[in-house]
Amino acid sequence: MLAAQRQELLLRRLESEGRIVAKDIALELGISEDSIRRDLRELAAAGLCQRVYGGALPVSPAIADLQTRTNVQPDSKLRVATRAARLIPPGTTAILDGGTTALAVARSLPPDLRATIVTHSPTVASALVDHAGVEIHVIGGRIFKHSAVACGAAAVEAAAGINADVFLMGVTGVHPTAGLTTGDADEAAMKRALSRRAADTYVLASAEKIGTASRFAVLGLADVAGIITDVAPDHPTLRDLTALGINVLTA
Amino acid sequence: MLAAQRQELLLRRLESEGRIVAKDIALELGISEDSIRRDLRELAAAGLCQRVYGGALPVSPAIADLQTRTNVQPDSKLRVATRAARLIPPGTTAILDGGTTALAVARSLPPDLRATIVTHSPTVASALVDHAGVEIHVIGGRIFKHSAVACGAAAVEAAAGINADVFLMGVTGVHPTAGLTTGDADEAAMKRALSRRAADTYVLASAEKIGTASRFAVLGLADVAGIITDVAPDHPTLRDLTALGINVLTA
DNA sequence: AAGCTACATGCAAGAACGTGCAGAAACAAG
DNA sequence: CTTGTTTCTGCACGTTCTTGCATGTAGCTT
Repeated sequence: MLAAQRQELLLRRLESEGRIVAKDIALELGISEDSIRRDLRELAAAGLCQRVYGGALPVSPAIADLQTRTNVQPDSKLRVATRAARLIPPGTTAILDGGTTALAVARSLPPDLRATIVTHSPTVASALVDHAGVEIHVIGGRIFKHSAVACGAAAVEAAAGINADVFLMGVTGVHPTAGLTTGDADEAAMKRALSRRAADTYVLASAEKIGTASRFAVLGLADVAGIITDVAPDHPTLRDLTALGINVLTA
Repeated sequence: MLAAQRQELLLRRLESEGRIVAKDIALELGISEDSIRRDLRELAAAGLCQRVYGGALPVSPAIADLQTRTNVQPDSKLRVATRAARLIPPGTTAILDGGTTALAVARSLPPDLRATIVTHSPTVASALVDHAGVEIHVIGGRIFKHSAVACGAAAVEAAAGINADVFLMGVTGVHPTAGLTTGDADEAAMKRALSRRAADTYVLASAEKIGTASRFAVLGLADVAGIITDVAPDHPTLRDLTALGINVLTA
């Protein structure tokens, strides 16, 4: 078995079972625990898993179910959301992604804002119903349970009719080399489709996303107009990003 | 079981049940109380739970309270919803309308139901995200603020692709001569469009709707398979309806 | 006040860990 | 084909971490 192949297997196993026990996998594959540990260490360094005593878990907050995620670092998300809301001045047509950070953005919008918000997240849409001046447009389709957004062919098709000024995109990982990543292939495709429909795409990257990577690439770092985060500007990953010429907006 | 995973479980349990009894959890997981206590101590140190004698509580007791409060519905709507939920047995493809009664139906569905629910209401869609076995399909379009559902040409077009067993329709008025009515023309058209896509249409008619009429006609009484209500069978309007041969399901 | 339960701490056994090292395998150069 | 280099893998060793138990203390209940 090739090493790369083995790491691939580990990632898939991590996704399907939600955890990896080093001892069990070693036994199952007939190789030493040391190799497994080395692999896990590498994957963790690349931000693709979280190393814990005894094995590994998925990159912490990204895989956990929606409800627990809602409570993860609310402050960080709120700061990012507040900054992001400034990218939607009156009169804007904005596409809002799904996910907890995007939801926080919706809630951060001024109650009297007059704008058009397009979203494929029912949750975001219902959060905006109170905003009398906001025209809401929902992209329909089959709801992908993991992050509660419409994905798939119908949704991509519906998105094709949209033209927006800005797309505020959520991801689960922002990594200097891996770029922007998320946990599902369909979701990644949907984000790309939405990105094409907006003049500018900004990434919502609360603290726990920085320096991590997930399974599926969404876009390269160069493909977005900017990354909104609240980590300190001297964070090593952030330094790498600015060194690459990426526009980083700090909350 | 990995230690990190165990702490995760404790947090989730804390959220869902509102408390943790160290002894019980230890027994349930088959590990010593000491480990549980150690975990709780750590979580408390990280500010993720509140340590109390015998176990732990969520940091803010508001979380558990809020959830129960949100689920409290006026009795009438709840009774209608419970009866309506029985029209969605496992395997059904059902269209769920928007509005508070339809939302109550969504919440009344068994958590383990396996079915396909189509809706043009983001609120209903997000209420169903927790139901792992339910495939959700959202009809997109411009959101009509009054009742927070997708209406208009795009929504009607999207609805055309749907074929369902049953449509649970909300209205604002059920009247023996005026028929089924609602407060907005676009909404009425949307309801008609959805009704055409289902084999049977049932009306959700909580007590305050019976005997009233609104501005725009949706359908005639004869066009629906039945009306679900919780008013007493000897209510005068209900008597008129049954006299007309309308199928009335009493909750 | 008495009895019981939960608690924190210390301790020891075992598990998992990282590191250094050596052999094996893959690869490139001669 | 041979030789040297690099990479990968498994083993050994000392270290660190976790866990259950024992002990003495603190807190709740009656």
